[in-house]
Amino acid sequence: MAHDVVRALGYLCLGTRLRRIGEQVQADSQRIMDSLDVPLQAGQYPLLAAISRLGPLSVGELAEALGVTQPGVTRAAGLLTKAGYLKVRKGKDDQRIRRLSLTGAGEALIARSRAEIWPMIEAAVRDVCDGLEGSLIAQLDGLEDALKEKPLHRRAFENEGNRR
Amino acid sequence: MAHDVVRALGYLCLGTRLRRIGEQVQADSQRIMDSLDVPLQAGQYPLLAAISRLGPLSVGELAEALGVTQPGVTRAAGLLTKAGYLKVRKGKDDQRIRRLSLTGAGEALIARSRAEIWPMIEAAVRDVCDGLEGSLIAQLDGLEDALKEKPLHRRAFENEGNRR
DNA sequence: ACATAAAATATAACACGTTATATAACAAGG
DNA sequence: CCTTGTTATATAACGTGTTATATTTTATGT
Repeated sequence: MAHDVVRALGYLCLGTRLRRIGEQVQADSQRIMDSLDVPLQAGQYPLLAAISRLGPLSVGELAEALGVTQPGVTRAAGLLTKAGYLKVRKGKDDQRIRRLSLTGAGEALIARSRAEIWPMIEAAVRDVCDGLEGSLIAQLDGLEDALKEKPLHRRAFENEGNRR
Repeated sequence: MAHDVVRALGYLCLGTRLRRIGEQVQADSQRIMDSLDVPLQAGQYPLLAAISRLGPLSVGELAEALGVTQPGVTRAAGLLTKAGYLKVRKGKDDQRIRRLSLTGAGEALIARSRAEIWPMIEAAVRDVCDGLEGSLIAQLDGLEDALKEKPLHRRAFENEGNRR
Protein backbone atom coordinates (compact mmCIF):
# COMPACT_ATOMS: atom_id res chain seq x y z
CA MET A 1 0.00 0.00 0.00
CA ALA A 2 1.81 3.09 -1.21
CA HIS A 3 1.21 5.85 1.32
CA ASP A 4 -1.61 4.35 3.32
CA VAL A 5 -3.61 7.42 4.33
CA VAL A 6 -5.86 5.63 6.80
CA ARG A 7 -2.84 4.36 8.67
CA ALA A 8 -1.15 7.74 8.50
CA LEU A 9 -4.16 9.44 10.06
CA GLY A 10 -3.83 7.30 13.16
CA TYR A 11 -6.38 7.87 15.90
CA LEU A 12 -8.50 10.06 13.66
CA CYS A 13 -9.37 7.09 11.44
CA LEU A 14 -9.47 4.37 14.09
CA GLY A 15 -13.04 3.36 13.23
CA THR A 16 -12.32 2.99 9.53
CA ARG A 17 -9.13 1.15 10.35
CA LEU A 18 -10.73 -1.37 12.69
CA ARG A 19 -13.45 -2.09 10.16
CA ARG A 20 -10.93 -2.52 7.37
CA ILE A 21 -8.80 -4.97 9.35
CA GLY A 22 -11.87 -6.84 10.56
CA GLU A 23 -13.04 -7.29 7.00
CA GLN A 24 -9.62 -8.58 6.03
CA VAL A 25 -9.56 -11.09 8.86
CA GLN A 26 -13.05 -12.29 7.97
CA ALA A 27 -12.20 -12.57 4.28
CA ASP A 28 -9.11 -14.65 5.10
CA SER A 29 -11.15 -16.84 7.46
CA GLN A 30 -13.69 -17.30 4.70
CA ARG A 31 -10.96 -18.66 2.46
CA ILE A 32 -10.06 -21.24 5.08
CA MET A 33 -13.71 -22.21 5.41
CA ASP A 34 -14.16 -22.43 1.64
CA SER A 35 -11.11 -24.69 1.37
CA LEU A 36 -12.62 -27.00 3.96
CA ASP A 37 -16.06 -26.87 2.30
CA VAL A 38 -17.79 -25.23 5.22
CA PRO A 39 -21.11 -24.09 3.78
CA LEU A 40 -21.33 -20.84 5.74
CA GLN A 41 -20.35 -17.21 5.67
CA ALA A 42 -17.69 -16.45 8.25
CA GLY A 43 -19.94 -13.91 9.93
CA GLN A 44 -22.62 -16.52 10.57
CA TYR A 45 -20.45 -18.56 12.91
CA PRO A 46 -20.93 -16.38 15.99
CA LEU A 47 -24.69 -16.79 15.86
CA LEU A 48 -24.50 -20.57 15.68
CA ALA A 49 -21.78 -20.62 18.31
CA ALA A 50 -23.94 -18.56 20.66
CA ILE A 51 -26.83 -21.00 20.45
CA SER A 52 -24.48 -23.93 20.80
CA ARG A 53 -22.96 -22.40 23.93
CA LEU A 54 -26.03 -21.00 25.59
CA GLY A 55 -28.81 -23.22 24.32
CA PRO A 56 -31.92 -22.07 22.43
CA LEU A 57 -32.19 -18.29 22.40
CA SER A 58 -34.75 -15.73 21.33
CA VAL A 59 -33.97 -13.14 18.69
CA GLY A 60 -33.52 -10.48 21.32
CA GLU A 61 -31.26 -12.59 23.48
CA LEU A 62 -29.11 -13.34 20.47
CA ALA A 63 -28.82 -9.66 19.62
CA GLU A 64 -27.68 -9.05 23.17
CA ALA A 65 -25.20 -11.93 23.16
CA LEU A 66 -23.70 -10.94 19.81
CA GLY A 67 -23.67 -7.20 20.34
CA VAL A 68 -25.61 -6.43 17.17
CA THR A 69 -29.05 -5.00 16.59
CA GLN A 70 -32.22 -7.05 16.57
CA PRO A 71 -32.98 -6.64 12.84
CA GLY A 72 -29.52 -7.95 12.07
CA VAL A 73 -30.25 -11.10 14.03
CA THR A 74 -33.67 -11.50 12.44
CA ARG A 75 -32.15 -11.52 9.00
CA ALA A 76 -29.14 -13.71 9.78
CA ALA A 77 -31.31 -16.21 11.63
CA GLY A 78 -33.72 -16.28 8.69
CA LEU A 79 -30.89 -17.24 6.35
CA LEU A 80 -29.59 -19.93 8.69
CA THR A 81 -33.10 -21.29 9.09
CA LYS A 82 -33.56 -21.42 5.34
CA ALA A 83 -30.19 -23.16 5.07
CA GLY A 84 -31.44 -25.81 7.48
CA TYR A 85 -29.17 -25.17 10.45
CA LEU A 86 -31.70 -23.50 12.72
CA LYS A 87 -35.29 -24.19 13.64
CA VAL A 88 -37.80 -21.86 15.23
CA ARG A 89 -40.48 -22.57 17.76
CA LYS A 90 -42.77 -20.01 19.27
CA GLY A 91 -42.66 -19.49 23.00
CA LYS A 92 -45.33 -21.63 24.64
CA ASP A 93 -45.92 -19.03 27.28
CA ASP A 94 -45.33 -15.80 25.34
CA GLN A 95 -46.40 -16.11 21.72
CA ARG A 96 -44.27 -13.15 20.63
CA ILE A 97 -41.02 -14.93 21.32
CA ARG A 98 -39.38 -17.03 18.62
CA ARG A 99 -36.89 -19.35 20.21
CA LEU A 100 -34.08 -20.44 17.88
CA SER A 101 -32.33 -23.77 18.24
CA LEU A 102 -29.99 -25.93 16.18
CA THR A 103 -31.36 -28.59 13.87
CA GLY A 104 -29.61 -31.92 13.48
CA ALA A 105 -27.63 -30.46 10.59
CA GLY A 106 -26.77 -27.48 12.75
CA GLU A 107 -25.55 -29.69 15.59
CA ALA A 108 -23.49 -31.72 13.13
CA LEU A 109 -21.95 -28.60 11.62
CA ILE A 110 -21.04 -27.28 15.06
CA ALA A 111 -19.56 -30.61 16.08
CA ARG A 112 -17.37 -30.68 13.01
CA SER A 113 -16.44 -27.03 13.45
CA ARG A 114 -15.48 -27.52 17.06
CA ALA A 115 -13.36 -30.52 16.16
CA GLU A 116 -11.52 -29.35 13.07
CA ILE A 117 -12.48 -25.90 11.76
CA TRP A 118 -12.35 -23.63 14.76
CA PRO A 119 -9.03 -24.92 16.09
CA MET A 120 -7.49 -24.26 12.69
CA ILE A 121 -8.82 -20.72 12.40
CA GLU A 122 -8.01 -19.88 15.97
CA ALA A 123 -4.47 -21.16 15.60
CA ALA A 124 -3.98 -19.06 12.47
CA VAL A 125 -5.30 -15.94 14.18
CA ARG A 126 -3.15 -16.57 17.24
CA ASP A 127 -0.20 -17.03 14.95
CA VAL A 128 -0.75 -13.74 13.19
CA CYS A 129 -1.22 -11.95 16.51
CA ASP A 130 1.80 -13.60 18.04
CA GLY A 131 4.47 -11.07 18.92
CA LEU A 132 2.24 -8.01 18.67
CA GLU A 133 2.96 -5.49 21.38
CA GLY A 134 2.77 -1.84 22.24
CA SER A 135 -0.08 0.61 21.82
CA LEU A 136 -3.29 -0.33 20.07
CA ILE A 137 -2.23 1.56 16.95
CA ALA A 138 1.15 -0.15 16.95
CA GLN A 139 -0.50 -3.56 17.25
CA LEU A 140 -2.91 -2.78 14.42
CA ASP A 141 0.05 -1.73 12.26
CA GLY A 142 1.75 -4.99 13.10
CA LEU A 143 -1.38 -7.02 12.48
CA GLU A 144 -1.92 -5.51 9.04
CA ASP A 145 1.70 -6.05 8.11
CA ALA A 146 1.57 -9.65 9.30
CA LEU A 147 -1.65 -10.35 7.41
CA LYS A 148 -0.17 -8.90 4.26
CA GLU A 149 3.04 -10.86 4.60
CA LYS A 150 1.28 -14.15 5.22
CA PRO A 151 -2.54 -14.26 5.22
CA LEU A 152 -4.49 -16.44 7.63
CA HIS A 153 -5.23 -19.09 5.02
CA ARG A 154 -1.55 -19.59 4.38
CA ARG A 155 -0.85 -19.79 8.10
CA ALA A 156 -3.66 -22.32 8.50
CA PHE A 157 -2.36 -24.67 5.85
CA GLU A 158 1.39 -24.22 6.20
CA ASN A 159 2.09 -23.62 9.88
CA GLU A 160 0.87 -26.79 11.48
CA GLY A 161 3.68 -27.15 13.99
CA ASN A 162 5.15 -23.81 14.91
CA ARG A 163 2.99 -22.63 17.74
CA ARG A 164 5.26 -21.63 20.60
CA MET B 1 -23.86 -7.01 27.34
CA ALA B 2 -24.90 -10.11 29.23
CA HIS B 3 -22.54 -12.91 28.25
CA ASP B 4 -20.93 -11.40 25.19
CA VAL B 5 -20.27 -14.44 23.03
CA VAL B 6 -18.09 -12.65 20.48
CA ARG B 7 -15.80 -11.48 23.24
CA ALA B 8 -15.81 -14.88 24.90
CA LEU B 9 -14.73 -16.56 21.67
CA GLY B 10 -11.56 -14.45 21.60
CA TYR B 11 -9.20 -15.02 18.70
CA LEU B 12 -11.76 -17.14 16.86
CA CYS B 13 -14.01 -14.12 16.36
CA LEU B 14 -11.35 -11.45 15.94
CA GLY B 15 -12.66 -10.34 12.55
CA THR B 16 -16.22 -9.93 13.76
CA ARG B 17 -14.94 -8.16 16.84
CA LEU B 18 -12.80 -5.65 14.98
CA ARG B 19 -15.67 -4.84 12.65
CA ARG B 20 -18.07 -4.41 15.53
CA ILE B 21 -15.78 -2.04 17.41
CA GLY B 22 -14.95 -0.13 14.23
CA GLU B 23 -18.64 0.39 13.56
CA GLN B 24 -19.10 1.63 17.11
CA VAL B 25 -16.25 4.10 16.83
CA GLN B 26 -17.57 5.38 13.51
CA ALA B 27 -21.11 5.70 14.86
CA ASP B 28 -19.86 7.71 17.84
CA SER B 29 -17.75 9.90 15.55
CA GLN B 30 -20.81 10.46 13.42
CA ARG B 31 -22.65 11.79 16.44
CA ILE B 32 -19.89 14.31 17.03
CA MET B 33 -20.03 15.36 13.39
CA ASP B 34 -23.81 15.64 13.45
CA SER B 35 -23.64 17.83 16.56
CA LEU B 36 -21.23 20.14 14.75
CA ASP B 37 -23.34 20.11 11.58
CA VAL B 38 -20.71 18.47 9.44
CA PRO B 39 -22.63 17.42 6.31
CA LEU B 40 -20.74 14.16 5.77
CA GLN B 41 -20.75 10.50 6.68
CA ALA B 42 -17.84 9.64 8.95
CA GLY B 43 -16.55 7.12 6.43
CA GLN B 44 -16.23 9.78 3.75
CA TYR B 45 -13.57 11.72 5.62
CA PRO B 46 -10.63 9.52 4.68
CA LEU B 47 -11.27 10.00 0.98
CA LEU B 48 -11.34 13.78 1.27
CA ALA B 49 -8.35 13.71 3.59
CA ALA B 50 -6.38 11.66 1.09
CA ILE B 51 -6.93 14.17 -1.69
CA SER B 52 -6.20 17.03 0.65
CA ARG B 53 -2.92 15.43 1.68
CA LEU B 54 -1.72 14.06 -1.60
CA GLY B 55 -3.32 16.38 -4.14
CA PRO B 56 -5.65 15.33 -6.98
CA LEU B 57 -5.79 11.55 -7.33
CA SER B 58 -7.28 9.10 -9.77
CA VAL B 59 -9.85 6.55 -8.69
CA GLY B 60 -7.26 3.81 -8.68
CA GLU B 61 -4.74 5.82 -6.70
CA LEU B 62 -7.41 6.56 -4.11
CA ALA B 63 -8.30 2.89 -3.80
CA GLU B 64 -4.63 2.19 -3.16
CA ALA B 65 -4.23 5.00 -0.66
CA LEU B 66 -7.35 4.04 1.29
CA GLY B 67 -6.90 0.29 1.14
CA VAL B 68 -10.33 -0.35 -0.35
CA THR B 69 -11.44 -1.69 -3.71
CA GLN B 70 -11.87 0.44 -6.80
CA PRO B 71 -15.67 0.13 -7.01
CA GLY B 72 -15.89 1.37 -3.46
CA VAL B 73 -13.99 4.50 -4.38
CA THR B 74 -16.04 5.01 -7.54
CA ARG B 75 -19.22 5.08 -5.52
CA ALA B 76 -17.96 7.16 -2.61
CA ALA B 77 -16.39 9.68 -4.99
CA GLY B 78 -19.63 9.85 -6.95
CA LEU B 79 -21.54 10.79 -3.80
CA LEU B 80 -18.98 13.41 -2.79
CA THR B 81 -19.04 14.84 -6.30
CA LYS B 82 -22.82 15.05 -6.24
CA ALA B 83 -22.58 16.71 -2.83
CA GLY B 84 -20.31 19.35 -4.34
CA TYR B 85 -17.06 18.59 -2.52
CA LEU B 86 -15.19 16.94 -5.37
CA LYS B 87 -14.78 17.69 -9.03
CA VAL B 88 -13.61 15.41 -11.79
CA ARG B 89 -11.45 16.15 -14.76
CA LYS B 90 -10.37 13.64 -17.31
CA GLY B 91 -6.68 13.04 -17.78
CA LYS B 92 -5.39 15.26 -20.56
CA ASP B 93 -2.94 12.63 -21.64
CA ASP B 94 -4.86 9.44 -20.88
CA GLN B 95 -8.59 9.88 -21.34
CA ARG B 96 -9.43 6.86 -19.19
CA ILE B 97 -8.20 8.51 -16.02
CA ARG B 98 -10.59 10.59 -13.94
CA ARG B 99 -8.61 12.80 -11.65
CA LEU B 100 -10.49 13.84 -8.52
CA SER B 101 -9.81 17.12 -6.76
CA LEU B 102 -11.47 19.26 -4.11
CA THR B 103 -13.91 21.99 -5.11
CA GLY B 104 -13.98 25.30 -3.26
CA ALA B 105 -16.60 23.86 -0.94
CA GLY B 106 -14.41 20.81 -0.44
CA GLU B 107 -11.38 22.93 0.43
CA ALA B 108 -13.48 24.95 2.85
CA LEU B 109 -14.83 21.83 4.51
CA ILE B 110 -11.35 20.43 4.93
CA ALA B 111 -10.06 23.71 6.32
CA ARG B 112 -12.81 23.78 8.92
CA SER B 113 -12.32 20.10 9.68
CA ARG B 114 -8.61 20.50 10.18
CA ALA B 115 -9.15 23.47 12.45
CA GLU B 116 -11.98 22.32 14.66
CA ILE B 117 -13.49 18.93 13.82
CA TRP B 118 -10.53 16.60 13.49
CA PRO B 119 -8.76 17.79 16.64
CA MET B 120 -11.93 17.16 18.60
CA ILE B 121 -12.47 13.66 17.25
CA GLU B 122 -8.83 12.74 17.55
CA ALA B 123 -8.70 13.95 21.15
CA ALA B 124 -11.77 11.91 22.01
CA VAL B 125 -10.32 8.78 20.41
CA ARG B 126 -6.98 9.32 22.14
CA ASP B 127 -8.85 9.74 25.38
CA VAL B 128 -10.73 6.50 25.01
CA CYS B 129 -7.53 4.67 24.06
CA ASP B 130 -5.58 6.23 26.89
CA GLY B 131 -4.40 3.64 29.36
CA LEU B 132 -5.00 0.63 27.13
CA GLU B 133 -2.26 -1.93 27.43
CA GLY B 134 -1.53 -5.60 27.06
CA SER B 135 -2.36 -7.99 24.27
CA LEU B 136 -4.51 -6.96 21.32
CA ILE B 137 -7.48 -8.82 22.77
CA ALA B 138 -6.99 -7.17 26.15
CA GLN B 139 -6.86 -3.74 24.53
CA LEU B 140 -10.00 -4.44 22.52
CA ASP B 141 -11.76 -5.51 25.71
CA GLY B 142 -10.65 -2.29 27.34
CA LEU B 143 -11.64 -0.18 24.36
CA GLU B 144 -15.15 -1.63 24.26
CA ASP B 145 -15.56 -1.15 28.00
CA ALA B 146 -14.34 2.43 27.77
CA LEU B 147 -16.64 3.22 24.85
CA LYS B 148 -19.57 1.79 26.72
CA GLU B 149 -18.77 3.67 29.89
CA LYS B 150 -18.35 7.00 28.12
CA PRO B 151 -18.84 7.18 24.34
CA LEU B 152 -16.70 9.36 22.12
CA HIS B 153 -19.32 12.05 21.77
CA ARG B 154 -19.47 12.49 25.52
CA ARG B 155 -15.68 12.64 25.71
CA ALA B 156 -15.62 15.20 22.92
CA PHE B 157 -18.02 17.58 24.60
CA GLU B 158 -17.18 17.07 28.28
CA ASN B 159 -13.47 16.38 28.49
CA GLU B 160 -11.97 19.52 27.12
CA GLY B 161 -9.13 19.79 29.59
CA ASN B 162 -8.14 16.40 30.89
CA ARG B 163 -5.68 15.17 28.34
CA ARG B 164 -2.59 14.13 30.23
C1' DA C 1 -63.30 -5.60 30.50
C1' DC C 2 -61.22 -2.44 27.77
C1' DA C 3 -58.32 1.35 26.14
C1' DT C 4 -53.55 2.04 26.27
C1' DA C 5 -48.74 1.18 26.93
C1' DA C 6 -44.89 -1.87 26.50
C1' DA C 7 -42.27 -5.66 24.52
C1' DA C 8 -40.75 -8.93 20.77
C1' DT C 9 -40.15 -9.43 16.16
C1' DA C 10 -40.49 -8.13 11.26
C1' DT C 11 -40.01 -5.09 7.45
C1' DA C 12 -38.27 -1.21 4.78
C1' DA C 13 -34.84 1.82 3.42
C1' DC C 14 -30.29 2.98 3.45
C1' DA C 15 -24.81 2.76 4.09
C1' DC C 16 -20.95 0.92 2.47
C1' DG C 17 -18.03 -2.87 1.77
C1' DT C 18 -17.19 -6.80 -1.44
C1' DT C 19 -16.70 -9.80 -6.18
C1' DA C 20 -17.60 -10.32 -10.96
C1' DT C 21 -18.19 -8.33 -15.19
C1' DA C 22 -18.92 -4.66 -18.79
C1' DT C 23 -17.19 -0.65 -21.19
C1' DA C 24 -13.96 2.50 -23.02
C1' DA C 25 -9.33 4.13 -23.99
C1' DC C 26 -4.68 3.02 -24.79
C1' DA C 27 -0.63 -0.06 -26.38
C1' DA C 28 1.58 -3.23 -29.45
C1' DG C 29 2.63 -6.91 -32.93
C1' DG C 30 1.90 -8.73 -37.45
C1' DC D 1 -3.84 -0.11 -39.65
C1' DC D 2 -6.11 -3.36 -37.32
C1' DT D 3 -6.91 -7.21 -34.25
C1' DT D 4 -5.71 -8.29 -29.60
C1' DG D 5 -4.49 -7.57 -24.97
C1' DT D 6 -4.16 -4.46 -20.98
C1' DT D 7 -5.54 -0.74 -18.07
C1' DA D 8 -8.89 2.50 -15.82
C1' DT D 9 -13.34 3.11 -14.52
C1' DA D 10 -18.26 1.94 -14.15
C1' DT D 11 -22.07 -1.02 -13.23
C1' DA D 12 -24.56 -4.90 -11.22
C1' DA D 13 -25.55 -8.03 -7.70
C1' DC D 14 -24.98 -9.24 -3.23
C1' DG D 15 -23.58 -9.36 2.10
C1' DT D 16 -24.37 -7.49 6.30
C1' DG D 17 -24.53 -3.79 9.31
C1' DT D 18 -27.49 0.23 10.68
C1' DT D 19 -32.00 3.29 11.95
C1' DA D 20 -36.84 3.98 11.77
C1' DT D 21 -41.19 2.13 11.77
C1' DA D 22 -44.98 -1.42 11.53
C1' DT D 23 -47.13 -5.47 13.49
C1' DT D 24 -48.45 -8.64 16.84
C1' DT D 25 -48.87 -10.16 21.47
C1' DT D 26 -48.74 -9.30 26.36
C1' DA D 27 -49.28 -6.30 30.46
C1' DT D 28 -51.65 -2.61 33.03
C1' DG D 29 -54.70 0.86 35.10
C1' DT D 30 -59.21 2.44 35.88
